[in-house]
Amino acid sequence: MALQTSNGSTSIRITEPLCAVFRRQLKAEGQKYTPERAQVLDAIIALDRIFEAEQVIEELRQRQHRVSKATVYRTINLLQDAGIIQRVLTEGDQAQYQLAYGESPSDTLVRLDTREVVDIDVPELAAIAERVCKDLGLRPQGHKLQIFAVAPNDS
Amino acid sequence: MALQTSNGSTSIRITEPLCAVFRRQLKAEGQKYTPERAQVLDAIIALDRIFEAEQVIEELRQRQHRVSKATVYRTINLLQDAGIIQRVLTEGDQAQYQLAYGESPSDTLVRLDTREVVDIDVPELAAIAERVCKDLGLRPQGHKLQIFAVAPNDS
DNA sequence: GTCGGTGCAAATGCTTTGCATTGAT
DNA sequence: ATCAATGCAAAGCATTTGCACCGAC
Repeated sequence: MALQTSNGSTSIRITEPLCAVFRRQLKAEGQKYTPERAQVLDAIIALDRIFEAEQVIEELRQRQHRVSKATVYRTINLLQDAGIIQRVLTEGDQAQYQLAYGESPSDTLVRLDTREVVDIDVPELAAIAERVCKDLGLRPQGHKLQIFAVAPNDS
Repeated sequence: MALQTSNGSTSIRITEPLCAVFRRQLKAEGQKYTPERAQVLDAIIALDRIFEAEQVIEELRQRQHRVSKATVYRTINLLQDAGIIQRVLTEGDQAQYQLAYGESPSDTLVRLDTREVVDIDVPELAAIAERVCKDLGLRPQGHKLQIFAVAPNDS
């Protein structure tokens, strides 16, 4: 499960399933919650990690769900618009995303060995960002932190 | 100038020009330091910010240097291998790079309006990364912070 | 019956590569 | 002379798009 907190403080409340959120957001835009879109979201939730479009397509294949590549890409963009997933910063060539709904998605810990991603809470970062901007006479517009780590017993 | 230090401690020494570094690294691999490669590196140094391949090509055009697109891409890869530039984490579609030789390029401020990038120093981040990893029983492997900002008078 | 959605295939845009030519030691 | 580098054009690859068909209200 992607949702989790650190240091005991429960900063996340699960109020409703993501599919309900997605349906509501689509309705708000006059768009439809189709079976294909539901299947894409389900596949993404099942992946439960940073994912690329190709992995979603593969997951759908394994589930015997016939969703075209084009629809997967289109749905990924819709999910982004809805704030349910978001692109993560990457060095690679392909876009990567993670579930983001309901959390402050700016700070994550990435396990280089397993590719797992954990959202972390770094309360001091907002202040740091503001301080840095102030020093430079700029207006802060957010930040992204990725901390990289591996299992302690590796090589 | 991209090289900079913070809080008084000189962690970076400029021992030799980057072109000399490049030449040495190429020699070590049995490769050649050609005029085209020198021009690409010069253009990158002149850009002095996070750059995309297309910007290098444009800079070379303005300098009336005839270097083919293919050579620019090939040279960018060589510079990466040599550790002189490195890819930065991005949300965009195109690869972006920055000069990396001799610095720890992990913390940057990105101006969303001008795309300028400033290396910043956030000394507390190392401790934060270690604390977070410790909480999760993992071994830290570095971090990347990007702070986003715009001019204060915007909209 | 009107819209939006889907699938397919074609288009797009960044990047890489094959190949003939060129250049340096 | 040899061996690698260059430039060009073509190929590759992830992603987007045009279009005809389909399905839901």
